[in-house]
Amino acid sequence: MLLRMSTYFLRTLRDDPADALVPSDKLLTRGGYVRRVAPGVFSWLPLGYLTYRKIEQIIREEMDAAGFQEVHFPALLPTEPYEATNRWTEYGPNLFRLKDRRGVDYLLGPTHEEMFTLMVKDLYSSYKDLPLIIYQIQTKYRDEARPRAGILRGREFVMKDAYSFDLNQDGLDLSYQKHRDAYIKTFERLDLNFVIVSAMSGAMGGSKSEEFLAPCEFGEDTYVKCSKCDYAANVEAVTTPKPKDVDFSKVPAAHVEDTPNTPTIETLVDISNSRKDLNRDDRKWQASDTLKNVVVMLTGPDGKNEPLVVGIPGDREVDMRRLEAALSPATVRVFEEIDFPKYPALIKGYIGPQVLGLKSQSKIKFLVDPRVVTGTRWITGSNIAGKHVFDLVAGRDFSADGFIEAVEVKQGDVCPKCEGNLEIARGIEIGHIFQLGKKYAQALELTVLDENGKSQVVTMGSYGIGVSRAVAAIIEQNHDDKGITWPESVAPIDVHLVAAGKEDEIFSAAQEIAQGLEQSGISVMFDDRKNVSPGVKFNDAELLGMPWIVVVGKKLAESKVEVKNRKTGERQDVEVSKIVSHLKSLIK
RNA sequence: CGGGGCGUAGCGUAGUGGCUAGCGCGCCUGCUUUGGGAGCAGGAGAUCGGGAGUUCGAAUCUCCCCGCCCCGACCA
Repeated sequence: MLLRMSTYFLRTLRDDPADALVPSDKLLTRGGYVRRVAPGVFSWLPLGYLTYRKIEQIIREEMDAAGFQEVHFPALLPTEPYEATNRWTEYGPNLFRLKDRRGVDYLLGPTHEEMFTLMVKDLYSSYKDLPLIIYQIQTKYRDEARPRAGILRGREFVMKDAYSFDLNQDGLDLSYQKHRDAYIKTFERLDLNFVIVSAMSGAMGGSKSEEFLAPCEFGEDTYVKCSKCDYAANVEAVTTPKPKDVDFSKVPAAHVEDTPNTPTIETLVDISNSRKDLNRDDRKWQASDTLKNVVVMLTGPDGKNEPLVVGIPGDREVDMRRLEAALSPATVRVFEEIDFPKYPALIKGYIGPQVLGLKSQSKIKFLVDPRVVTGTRWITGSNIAGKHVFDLVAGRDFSADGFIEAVEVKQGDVCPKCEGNLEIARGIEIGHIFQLGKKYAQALELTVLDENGKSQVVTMGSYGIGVSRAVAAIIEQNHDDKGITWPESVAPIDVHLVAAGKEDEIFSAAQEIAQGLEQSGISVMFDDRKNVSPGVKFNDAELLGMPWIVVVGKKLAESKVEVKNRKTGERQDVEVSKIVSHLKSLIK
């Protein structure tokens, strides 16, 4: 392929667009790869589309190599399948909905579990047909509340989604593993740094789920990594190791005390340590000795509201994402002022565990952080305004309805697998693999006859790669202050050839080199613009980011051209007669 | 949906009540220039996001609407 910049439909921008924040968005726009047309909706320009297709093709090749079969579903879908799985309702405002001329509802597919399931149901009915893995590369639509970061999070985006169909869990495990292996190969070929983290299966249901995250400060997912072992997990899926029960035989009986002017945990701890009668004999009170009882309102899938109190150590905050993930499919909202009168047991600011729990009179569900084990000793609300209770012991003075992971994960927290400490980092979700189980097959009655002639519900997995997102993720990991630095494996073009100078000899020599490269299968972006100064051409070459920049200029007098590695900046002069074979050896 | 910021030419911006809305990049014409975003001269391009109001006078003040960006909520 030989592209000529003099006629290529491309315009680079000197300045960063004012609205762009993340490097990939800035560089894709400045480099003339994409244009934003609406919030979270983008057009690909020729160079951008070339890049996009290159990446899509790598993904496709790896899927095909793994033995998966490509299909293609429409993006415009009828509602019935989504009503059958209740997602027409569950998806809420995130679903793009539209009506046809007769007023019949349609939707733009946010994901295609239903369609794949129905397709298999249509064609297959025997266990002998399984296992089956099919995939597509399709545009998805999600009406995100807040699209951001350019094509990293769009409302229209391209996803490779695959689905596996097996007779039983063993088969599913195998299909899952096949995807895991294929994804590792794919992301390695895309030259992406990535980590595989445990994830919550969330609303998708099912048992096992892992995410492939590309570490990046602008990533939306927060994950932890153990400093000692191989444990890695999305923060939503981090489990807190439960400490051993504590001996409480020497803890005095619980006592209620006046604690005026203690609006914060800090002031409460201060008073507890400054008043001699409240001191503990072994050490000072700390924020982590207070039990903070946070109320939230849950809305179940059936639409019913129900309060929930979560008891957590006072030195921690509730992480709403983790809480919601733990409670899924129920949704969580903050407990508001107007909710309190309906639950007189809850005294704002002084909620204590004594009145909580499904077995208590209030019947308000009470879950605690795993650190609140039997024998732990707390300062907490007394359910009377202005008073707190001291030396309240878990298992002696109160008991919860269970444990919940609701607290924010902190740098240095203990690893659940070993004794190491957790490190926190951010990443871009570039892939996600799920064991769905039977949720969709059951809802849509996808069954096959087993060898005994008995009807069995098929078990499924679903597996996604963000194709358009991968383009941006690669740039996030491969750029410098001058522009993109494409890895060779994904670069849209191999060589950026600059004719630097005005002399005809330079242009004709460059022209010859361009054709020579093209003939040996090396793709070229040839900057053949006349009346454009060399500085502009060099800057454009660096902005666009092709792995090799070849400059035909003043060294042509010595029959030499300059070859520059975009990423490392290394330069080398090469004889004109050898340039094609030289690049051939570099690029192979 | 809550909080914050912003909307002036293709892009980046100046302009806080007063004359014809200014500048840089880009674009067009001509001449010069060609190894790190060239110079000179001439030119095109803006209903100042929209509407209503206040005022002798509004890009500028007020109200409503629309849109964008950021944080949070939300996110198979």
